[in-house]
Amino acid sequence: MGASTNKRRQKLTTKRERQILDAALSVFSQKGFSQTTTAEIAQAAGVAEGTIYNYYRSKRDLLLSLISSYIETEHAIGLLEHPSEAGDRVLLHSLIKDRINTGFANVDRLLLLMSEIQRDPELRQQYLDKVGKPILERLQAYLESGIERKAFRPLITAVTARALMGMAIGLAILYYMEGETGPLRKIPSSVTANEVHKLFLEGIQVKRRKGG
Amino acid sequence: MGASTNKRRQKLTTKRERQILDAALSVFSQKGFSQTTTAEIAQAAGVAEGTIYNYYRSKRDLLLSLISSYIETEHAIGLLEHPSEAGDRVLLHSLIKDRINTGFANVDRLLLLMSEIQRDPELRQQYLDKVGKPILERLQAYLESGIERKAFRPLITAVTARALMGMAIGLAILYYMEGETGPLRKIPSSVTANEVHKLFLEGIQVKRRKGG
Amino acid sequence: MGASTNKRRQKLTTKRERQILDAALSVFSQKGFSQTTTAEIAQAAGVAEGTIYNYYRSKRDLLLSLISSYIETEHAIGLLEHPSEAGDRVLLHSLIKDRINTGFANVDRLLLLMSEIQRDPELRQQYLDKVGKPILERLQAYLESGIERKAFRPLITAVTARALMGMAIGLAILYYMEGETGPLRKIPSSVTANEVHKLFLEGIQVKRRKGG
Amino acid sequence: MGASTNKRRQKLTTKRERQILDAALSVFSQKGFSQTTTAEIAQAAGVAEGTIYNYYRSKRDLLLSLISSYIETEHAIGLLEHPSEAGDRVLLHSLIKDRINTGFANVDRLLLLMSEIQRDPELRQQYLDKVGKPILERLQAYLESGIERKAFRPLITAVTARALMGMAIGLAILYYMEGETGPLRKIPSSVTANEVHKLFLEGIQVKRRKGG
DNA sequence: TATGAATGAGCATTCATTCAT
DNA sequence: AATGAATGAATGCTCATTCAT
Repeated sequence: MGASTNKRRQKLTTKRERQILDAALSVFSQKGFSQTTTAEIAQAAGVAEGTIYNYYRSKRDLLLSLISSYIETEHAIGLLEHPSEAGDRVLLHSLIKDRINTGFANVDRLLLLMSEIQRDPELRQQYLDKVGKPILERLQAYLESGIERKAFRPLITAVTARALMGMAIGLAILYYMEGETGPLRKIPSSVTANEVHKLFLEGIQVKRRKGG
Repeated sequence: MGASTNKRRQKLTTKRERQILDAALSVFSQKGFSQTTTAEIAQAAGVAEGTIYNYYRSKRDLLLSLISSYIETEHAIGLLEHPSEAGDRVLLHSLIKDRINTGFANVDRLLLLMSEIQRDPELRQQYLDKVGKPILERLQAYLESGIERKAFRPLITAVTARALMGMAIGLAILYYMEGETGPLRKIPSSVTANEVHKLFLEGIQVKRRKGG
Repeated sequence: MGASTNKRRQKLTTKRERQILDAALSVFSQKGFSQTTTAEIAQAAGVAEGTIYNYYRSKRDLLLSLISSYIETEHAIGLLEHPSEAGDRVLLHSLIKDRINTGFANVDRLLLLMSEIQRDPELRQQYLDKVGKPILERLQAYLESGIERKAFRPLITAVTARALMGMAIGLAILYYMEGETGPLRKIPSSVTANEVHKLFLEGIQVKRRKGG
Repeated sequence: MGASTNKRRQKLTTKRERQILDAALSVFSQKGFSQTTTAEIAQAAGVAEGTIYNYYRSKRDLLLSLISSYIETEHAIGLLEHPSEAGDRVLLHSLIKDRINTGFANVDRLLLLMSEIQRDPELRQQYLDKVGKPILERLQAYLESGIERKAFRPLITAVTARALMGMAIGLAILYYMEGETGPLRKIPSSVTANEVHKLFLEGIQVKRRKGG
C-alpha cells in the first residue's frame, strides 16, 4: 500500500467527516440538539448510523466540533488589531458590517450555541475565551485609544463595547424571530449596517450647536 | 364541606401551582427544557411526579405557562403609550432602564425561550405577537413622532427600534455569558442604563461644531 | 338515632351502590374493563372518585359484582325444568326466543365477560358453573328425553345442545358486529327467533317423501 | 457487502418478525391485549424490548398484524365461489368443517379480536369488511340459489346465513370456555362437523311423511 | 471501513388507590 | 359518608450506542 493510497484514504476520510459535520449542522440548526436524532443526522449525511461513530465519539462530540468550527472571528479580530489602517469611521463601519453579516448568516448556530450553553458550563467558558473575550477586549482597547485621541467622548468602555456587540447579537435574534417577512430581511444588510453605524457614532438626537 | 374549606383548598392549590412553576423554572433554567426530567421538577417542587399532572397537562404546558408569565411588558408598553408625560430624554431613559433590568433579571427565561423557539414555531409566533410586535411597533411610532418634531434626526425607524431592543437582548445575553465576574455584574445596572441611554442619544463620537 | 334513620341510611347506601354499579356497567360496556378509568366511572355515577371505594374494594371488585348480577338465566332454566307444560315446539320456541332476546339485549355484557374471561380463569369457572353448565345440562337432558320419545331423531346431544347455545351466542355477536345497519337489527327479533326455531327443527333441506 | 449477505439478513429479519408475532399472540391470548406489557412480549420472543419497535410501529400495530394474519378465509370463500363443483351436501359439509376447524384452532385470536373490537371501532369495521361481509354475502347468495333450485325450502337467507356462521363462532367460544375437559375436546372435530352439518340440513325433528 | 439490527436505559404520562379534611 | 388532591408504581415508546457481519 503506497503513500498515494494513504493520501487518498485520508482525503476520503476527511470528506466523510465534513459530510457528517455539515449534515449535523443542518439538522441541529433546524431542530435543536436534543431534538435531533442520530438517525436523522445519518440520513442527512447519506451514511449509516453506525458510520457516524467511526468519526465522532458521540453525538455530543459532534456538537462540540460544530461549535468550534463555527467560531469565525478572524476577520473581526483582524480589523481590531490593525486599527491604524483606516480612519475610525471606516474601521467601525467594517466591524459592524462584519458582525451583522456574520450574525444574520449564522443565527441558527448562534441559537444552537445558546441552547447548549445553559446545560454545559464548559461550552460557555470555551466560547467566552475563544470569541467573547478576544473581541470585547480588543474593542474596549480600541475605544480607549479613541477616547485618548479625543475622537470619542469619555465613556465607560466596558459597557459601550458590550452594547455594540450585544446589538449585533440582538439584531441577529430579531432577524430570526421575525421570520421571512420581518423588516430586517427586506432591508439590505448593508443599509442596516450603515444605519447602526451612524446610530452608534452619532446617536439619534439632533445635534445642536453648543453655541446655538 | 363549608365554604371555608373550599377557600382553604383553593389557596392550597394556588400555592401548589406556584410551587411547581417555580421549581420548573429553576430546573429548566439550569439544564434546559429537554434535559430536564419531570422527576427532577417534582423533586425540586417537593411533590410527587403525578401531582405535576394535576396542575399542568404536560411538561410542555409547564414551559408555556412559564414563558407566558415571563412576558412582563406592561411597564414598557405603558411608557410608550403615554409619551407626552415626560420629555424624550426621560421617557427613553425609563424605557432603557426597564428593558435592561427586565433582561438582566430574566435572562434565564430569555435563554430558555430561545432554546425552545427553534423547535417550536408556535412558541415563536406567540412570543412575537405578545412581546416583540407590541413593543417594536410602539417604539417605531415614538421614534417617528420624534423625527417629525425634529427632536430626532431622520433615521430608518425599523432598524433603529430593533437596534435598541436588540441591544437590550444582547446585553442580557452577555450579562449571562460572562458569568459572576463579568463587568456587567459589577457595574450597577442603573449606570449601565445611563450609559446606554447616552450612547443611544448621542453616539460615541465627539460632537464637533459644524462651524468649528 | 332511631331505627328509621338507619333504614333511610341503608336505603341511601343501597341506592348509591346501584348508582355506581350501573355507571360502571355503562362505561365498561362501552370501553372495556381495562380501558375504563375510575374517574370515568365516578363521573358517570355522579360521585367523587373516592366514594367508589366506600362501596367496592377495587375496580376489579366492581367488575365481579357486575358480572354476577348479569347472570340472568332463571327464565331459560325454568323453561327447561318443566318441559311437560307445553309441547316440544312451544318449549323450544320459548327457549330460543329467550336466548336470542337476552343475547341481543346484553351483548355488551357478553363481550365484556369474554374479554375478562381470558385473563381470569376464576371468572371463567364461575360463569361456567352458574350459567353454562346448568343450561347445557338441562338442554341435553331435554334432547335425550325427546329422542327417547322418538320426537327427535338420534343425535349427539352434547354437540346439538352446544350448537344451539352457540348459535345464540354467535348471533348476538354478529348482531353487535354488524352495527346499527346490520340485517339483524332490521328484522324483528321474534321473526329471527321463529326462523332459527324452524331451522333447528327442520333444517334447510326440502323434505322429500321417502316414498316419493 | 454481497448479495448473499443481503439475503441472509432478509431471512433473519423475516424470522425475527415471526418470532415477535408468535410471542405476541401467545401472551395476548393468555392475558389479553391491554394486560400484556411490551416487556413481556419481548421476553417471550427472546429479544430486547426495543427490537419489537424495529419491526412493528406500536403495540397496537402488533395486534392488527396478528388479527390480519388470523383472517384466514380463503378456503371458505373459495368453496362458496365455486359451488357447482360439488353437490350441496358436499359443499356445505366442507364449509362447516372448515369454519369449525378454523374456529377451534384460532379461538384465542377470536377472543382477542372480540375483546379489542369493543374499544376500537376501526378494528370492527376492518374485520367486518374482510371477513364478515364476504362470507355472509356469498353464503346468502348460495342459499338463495339453492332455494331457486328447490334444493332448500324457502327461508330468510339473512337470518339463516348468520345462524350458521354464528353457530361456528359460538361453538368455538364454548370449546374455549369449557376448557380441556369439555365434550367438544373429546369428540373429534370431524364428528362435530358431521353432526352440525346434519343438523343444519335436516333439523332435529323426526321427519314424518305427509301422507303418514 | 461501512453497515444497520439489536440493545436497554431512560422518560413522559396514566391511573388505581389512599387519606386528610 | 363524601370528597378530590396526592401519590408513585407501572408502562409504551425513543434513541444513543454497540458490534457482528
